[in-house]
This record gives sequence, C-alpha cells and structure tokens, in this order.
Amino acid sequence: MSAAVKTYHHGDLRNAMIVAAAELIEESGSLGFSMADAARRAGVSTAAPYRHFRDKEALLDAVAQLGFFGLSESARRVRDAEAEGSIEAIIAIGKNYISYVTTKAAFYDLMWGDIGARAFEAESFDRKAAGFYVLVDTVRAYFKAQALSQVNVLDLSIKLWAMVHGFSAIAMSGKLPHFHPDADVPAMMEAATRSFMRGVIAEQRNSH
Amino acid sequence: MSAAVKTYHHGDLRNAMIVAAAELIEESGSLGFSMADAARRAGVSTAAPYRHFRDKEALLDAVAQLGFFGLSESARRVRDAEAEGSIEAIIAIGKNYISYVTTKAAFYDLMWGDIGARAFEAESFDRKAAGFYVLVDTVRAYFKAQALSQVNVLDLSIKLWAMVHGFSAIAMSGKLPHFHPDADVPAMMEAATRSFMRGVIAEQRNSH
DNA sequence: ACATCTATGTTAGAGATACTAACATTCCTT
DNA sequence: AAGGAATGTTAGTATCTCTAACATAGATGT
Repeated sequence: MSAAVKTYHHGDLRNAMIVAAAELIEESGSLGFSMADAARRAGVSTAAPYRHFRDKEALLDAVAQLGFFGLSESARRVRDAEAEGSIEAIIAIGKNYISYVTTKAAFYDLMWGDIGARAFEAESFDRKAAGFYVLVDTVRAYFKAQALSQVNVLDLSIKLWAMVHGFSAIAMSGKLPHFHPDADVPAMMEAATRSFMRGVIAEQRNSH
Repeated sequence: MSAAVKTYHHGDLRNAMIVAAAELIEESGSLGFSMADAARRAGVSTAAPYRHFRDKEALLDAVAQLGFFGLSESARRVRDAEAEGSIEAIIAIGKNYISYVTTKAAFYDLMWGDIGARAFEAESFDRKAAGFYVLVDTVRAYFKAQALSQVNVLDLSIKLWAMVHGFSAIAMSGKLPHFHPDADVPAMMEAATRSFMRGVIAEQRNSH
C-alpha cells in the first residue's frame, strides 16, 4: 500500500500508533501525551486505536516494550564489538546504557515509572529482560577469563546493573550539573566499575 | 480555625493541596492524578487551586519538592545515629535511601521523572539538594578518619549516590524478582558499597 | 465466484478534566 | 471604617478518554 493512497483500513495501525506515540513522547515528554494526538498523527480517527489497545496505558506499555527491545539490541551490538571476556565488554554495555537512556530520556519514564513496572508483569518478559542476560553472559565470560569460577555471576550482574542504572538516571535527570558542573558521567561510571571490580576480585582472592 | 467549621476561605489551601495530592498519588500513582480530585479532597471547588498553582505541573512540582525534603531529613537522622567517620554511616544513608524510595514509590516518578527534572531548575535548589550534601559530609568524615586526604570526595559521593540510586530504582521497579527471586536489595547494596570502597582504597594506596 | 464472518475503520456522544473569566467574600492595611 | 488585595465560587470552553452503533473491507469456506 502506497503511503499516498488513503484506504478505509489503515493496514498496520497498531505499529503506526506505537511509532506515532514514540515520536510524540520524544518531542514533548510522556506527561502530556494524548491518545488523540497519536491517532491524528497516524491519520485515523480518535476512536480507531481502541481496536488495538485496550486503553492509553496499553499503548504506553507497548512503547515501553519497544524501549526495552532497543536497549537490549544495542547492548548486544556494542558488547560484540569488544574482546570476549574483557572488562571493556562490560564497560561498553554500561556506556551504551547511559547513552541510550540519556538520548531517549522521554522513554525513561515509561520504562522505569508507573508504566514500566507493569510492562514487566506481562507475558513478554523474555524479550524485555533480554538486555540483562546480555550483561550476565558478559560478566560470566569475564570471570571465566579471570579463572575466578566461584563468583556469583547473577549477584554481581545485578550490582553492575544497579551502578550503571544509577549513573544513567542521575545523568538523565539533569541534576548532576548542579553538583558537579564538569562531570563526565560515562567516565565516572567506568572508573566506578573498575574500582568495584577491583574490590570484588580482592575479596575473592582473600577468601582462600 | 477548627476543622469542622466551613469558611469561605480555606485558610491554608496551598499546603492542603500538596497533602491531598501526595495522598492521592500514594493511593493511585501519579499517572491518573487529577487536579480536580485533589481539590475535592481538600474540600474546595475545582478552580480554587489555580490561585495557588499555575497549573497541574506546578502542584506536582511542589509534591516532588516535599519528597526531596523528606529524603534529606531522614538521611540526616539515620546518619547521625551512626558513629562519625564510620563506613556504617555511609551505608545507613544508602539503606535509608532505598527504604524511602521503595516505600514512597509513587513519589519516585515525580522526583525522578519529567517533573523531577524541572523541580531542580527552580530557585529552591538548596533545600532539594540538601540530601546529597549530607552524603558528601559523611564521605568526607570517613576519609578523614581513614587518613586518606587526597581522595576527591565530591567525585566519590556522586559514585556512591549513583550506586544507591540504582539499587533503589531497581528495587522499586519491581523487576528484580524476575531475575533473582530472593534478592535482598539493601544487603546487596551494602556488599557492593563495601567492595567499591575497598577497590577505591586499594587504588589510593597503590598510587604512592 | 459468492456469501458470510470477522477485523478494523468511522461518527456521535457521555462523562471527566484542565484551565479561564467573571463575580463574591473575606482579610488586611491604612 | 473604607477600599484594595487575596482567595474563594460558578459557569463555561476546549479537549480528552473511552463506548456504542454503524460502515467497509479482507478473509474464509463452499
């Protein structure tokens, strides 16, 4: 179907609504987002979207899912560009996380606010959680390369995730310049990650 | 003015609106919050609040400020209950942060989402940022006690803040049980903080 | 091919909301 | 005590979410 031809049936309204919503949210934030706006942008009546989404929240949920999908895809990509088992691979995932969250700040609310919490209850958990398992695999590869098999990889991955997430949230919130005008968040995250890993490895070696 | 007497003028509508909004948000989240609901709860017409708040966002902003104020007050309290210069004081601030964010989850959106970012632009920055400086002071006391004067306290405080914030955000989001059913977030934060500090101190000692 | 069923649009409309304008009452200053 | 400033009220506009009833087009079975 050509874009110029106007048919009674849109053809792919579900996806068109998700795209329109994502665009609108990127332009004006998630707070003032309206279903009607997105419908207009998709070129349909304001009632049409309700054939595809139970309510406004369901659409926002779908947008949040898209956010998680994009995050895990990009994580995989940047990780694969680094040497397997290197700490650089872990740091690359973290830097990508910061970059993703800060450049798509409007999605952050959806992914981590009220909507985001519900987004993880749904059946499509696997796709949304994929990014975390990219990190887990990368951490596992690192400790394998370090010949430290007794480390709890899951536990450590969550800690690394928390650190990176914290830097991302702080960077995105815009609060940091008030405290530290010249702060380079990715560099701080990298330094903190290296300090943390150094401490973890020291603890491991000491426990023998 | 007794609570039972109904006067034409409310007397303290500005604060009553903030309280009503905070209650409603705690009950039903910030997404579906309406100015009209809060006005009804405060016992005034739906137009009255506009004498005190330019728009809905201004009210939510005020609620977010209240959240920051409560956080910094409780941080000071728990810090003062620990020995000065101890790492326990730092960890106590972190545990309080996690507890505060997770028990007042509805405020999180306001403090860290779209609204929260704007809340820091305002003139009342000092009050909202007070919590961070409680942490900075505590970190400074710790390194003084450790006789490590060359540490960048501000830099380190931001890193600790990021870590704790990350654990809080993850705990609050409800996503963690999907990955690690038995996760004890405060304990993980404490362990991560100790690992991190160990790494930092090792780096300091090595640099001589 | 053809009829029919189902999916997916449309218009109309109810109910609620954000916010404004015009008016009313009370407080506060002089 | 008078009058202006502050802070309420009612009424109203524009908009939004979501539903109901109806229209059209694709898909399916014979």
